[in-house]
Parts: sequence; structure tokens; C-alpha cells
Amino acid sequence: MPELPEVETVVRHIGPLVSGRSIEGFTAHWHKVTAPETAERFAAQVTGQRIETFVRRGKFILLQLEHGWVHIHLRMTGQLLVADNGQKSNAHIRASFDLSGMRSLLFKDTRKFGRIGYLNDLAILMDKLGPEPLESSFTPHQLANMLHGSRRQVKPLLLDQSFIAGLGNIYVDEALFRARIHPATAARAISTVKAHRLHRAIQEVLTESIRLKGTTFRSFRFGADQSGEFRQSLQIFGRMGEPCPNCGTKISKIRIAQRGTHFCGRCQRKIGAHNS
DNA sequence: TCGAATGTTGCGAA
DNA sequence: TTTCGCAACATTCG
Repeated sequence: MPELPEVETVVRHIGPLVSGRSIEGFTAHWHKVTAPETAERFAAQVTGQRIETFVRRGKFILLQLEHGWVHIHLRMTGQLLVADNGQKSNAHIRASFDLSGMRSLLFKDTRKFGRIGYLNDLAILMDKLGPEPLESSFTPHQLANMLHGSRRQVKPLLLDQSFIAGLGNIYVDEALFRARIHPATAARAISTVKAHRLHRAIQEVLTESIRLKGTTFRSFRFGADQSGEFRQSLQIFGRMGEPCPNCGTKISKIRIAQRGTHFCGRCQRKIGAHNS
């Protein structure tokens, strides 16, 4: 599903196609796509404005306008498509922006969880998000301090967008496996050495996935129905029962914080700091 | 046939 | 502060 690498892939693909164009109109094809705002009010706020930049923050796609910002969240099944006017329409289109130059930006979302909104001031959104894991300002030392300040289990903590922005179920499982940390470990019990290892694992797994244009596990697509290629590089996610690539032990799948969680019971021991 | 599982966020409640 | 369960949805799986 769209996590940081998938959203980054979408932004890199779509940005050049729409930046500099003007929004000439907006149509909601499903009444809640702009919730809690009404589609009419959203349309009034963005119509006539030029798209200055097209960027990502966490899992949000942000369109900087002349005045204010459009934010788009793909949630689970959202996709952005650019179509030339007159092109045949797709199923599950929930909203469309009419752009200058006879071109449209379409929001496709089978499960209807995705949302589009407008903000005058981006701070309202930014304040709810933790650090960007790939920014150089995000340091191993900082992550260690953050972990040591929490009593929560490490997996739900990493999924919390106010703790760190952009990670979802797939990359949390992958990063914890690569760092050899059990997903149910109390965050404050993670040694500084392991915290630094986790920092490296997070950056490596995200960077590598962006390079391969994300993970297509079920539905993620970008552009003209293209898939990401990182799925082949997944070491633990979706591999329950398969041998651990590190030690050969069967990969386990359990439920932590209501989320399917994959790990190796041998490589990722919950207690004890002796397994490196 | 049908209930369970899927996965992200936000909400209220414990 | 943190955890828990649910709701928002459609589709696929067993």
C-alpha cells in the first residue's frame, strides 16, 4: 500500500506532468472525497490557482498553490492519474481536477479511504507529523532518544505518523527484521546500538524501495499502470512460513496492535540485547 | 456462501 | 500518556 516510497514514486512521476498548470475546475465523483470539507467549498478554494510545486511530506502529497496548499492522502488504494481530455475514463475515479492544457489530474480510489483537502497554512498538517526519515537532519542519535522516551512497543510506535512520518506496515516489518529487533520490544528497552542499527535499516529499506519505484503488493500502481519492483526485495513481509533469509527458520506472522506482523523468531528475539 | 482479512487514519473510550 | 476497538470501504481469500 502507499507508504513513503510509493508516495515518493507517485510524486516524482506526476509532478513534472502537472507543475505549472492551472486548476480550471474540480469535480467530486464521490461526495466524501473532500470530507470533512464540502466539494463545493474545496473547488472554490482551488479553482483558478496555479500549481507551483508538487511534493511529498510523510505519506501526504502536497500541491503548493499560489495561495495555500492541496493535500492528498492515498490511504490504502488511492492512485493519481494524469489524462489528456477526451481519454477514456477509468473505474473508481473519485475526483478530477481540470487543468490547463486540456489535461486532467484524476484521483482513483477503489476503497474510498483516500482524502483531498485544502489548507491556507501547512503548519496545521506539519505539526501532526514526526521527522522525515530520509532527511539528513534525522540522526541515529535522535532516533535513539525518541525510542528511549516511549513506553510503547516499537512496531506501533514506528507506525505512528506523529513519531516518524511515512512508515507503514510493510517497511516497519522490513526495517525491524533488518535491524534484528522483535516488533513487540518495548521501545525504551532498545539499546543505543540497536537504535542506530534501526535508523540505518529504515533509511536503507526506504532508499532502496524508492530506487525500485516502491512495492506493488496488492494494488499499488503509478503512471500508466506500472508496478513497483521492490516486492522482490522484501525479506520478511508477506513471507509467512517461508525460511528466514538470514537463518532459515520459518517466518512467523502474528498480530500486534491489530496489524499483521511478520518476523523471524530466531533473528528477532524480544528480550536480551545479546543477539546482534 | 459467507465471514475474515486486508491496511491507514482518526475517533472515542478505557 | 498509552492502548484498544471501531469505523470508514471494497475486494479477495479460505
